[in-house]
Amino acid sequence: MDIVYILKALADENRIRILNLLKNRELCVCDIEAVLGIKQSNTSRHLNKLKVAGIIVSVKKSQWVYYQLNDSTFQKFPFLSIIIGYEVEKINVCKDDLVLLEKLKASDRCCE
Amino acid sequence: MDIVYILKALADENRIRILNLLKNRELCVCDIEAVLGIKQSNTSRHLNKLKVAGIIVSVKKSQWVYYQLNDSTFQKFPFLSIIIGYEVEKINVCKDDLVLLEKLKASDRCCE
DNA sequence: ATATTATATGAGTATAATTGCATATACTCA
DNA sequence: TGAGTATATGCAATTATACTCATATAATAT
Repeated sequence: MDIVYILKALADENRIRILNLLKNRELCVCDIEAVLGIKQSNTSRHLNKLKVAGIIVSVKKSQWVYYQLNDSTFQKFPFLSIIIGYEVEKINVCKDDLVLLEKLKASDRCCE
Repeated sequence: MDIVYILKALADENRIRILNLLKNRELCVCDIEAVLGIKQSNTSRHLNKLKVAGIIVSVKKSQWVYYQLNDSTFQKFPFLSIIIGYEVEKINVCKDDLVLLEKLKASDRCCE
């Protein structure tokens, strides 16, 4: 059951927060690490779990690895769009994360 | 995050199979146990996890406890209906389970 | 070349989830 | 009342997950 792996990947607060951040843009590991306030290695492992489940994909650009939502999986499983496009908007932490991400990106402190 | 508890409850093959069986009817523990081929105590615990997450409710009728989907939770989280009403139809085990359940119910071997 | 930055991963630990067995509780029926 | 059935739960074993620290790898910049 593919869907069980997808659900397992979704069933974690940090990973929901990550998918919320990736909703409309691609981000590198250090962006996500900074917003969530978790360790780099932990961030990398969460991203890997989402990637193995097929929910996100990664592209390496010079020293950074950019992660983004995997469109084809979102098309194959419409419930994903409902969770990431609608449910997360109800969650306070996720709203705060988006504000924090804007600040971070504006400040140019991360990546560059 | 309520949604994480719901997703954790969904992220298990046996529990997806259970929700598939409950889609259009209420069932008692022994019905589910028989179709899934798992132990009674295990069945009871899976049902409890779904119940604690608010996905199903239970009603006691004489010696049986009947479980059914919790309509209000399905209304609150529309993605649940997509998973249980549409995604499970693609899963072979789930299709087989429905056939098995019909046979079981026709044979009157389970419960009374 | 060397130092720096970004990312991934091995190893160890802590915590949580799943399962089975045995047993407790509750209800039914003779 | 006593036997049988349905369900829940305490306990123990096993397995899976999440997390941290330290280190490896790869790219960049000086």
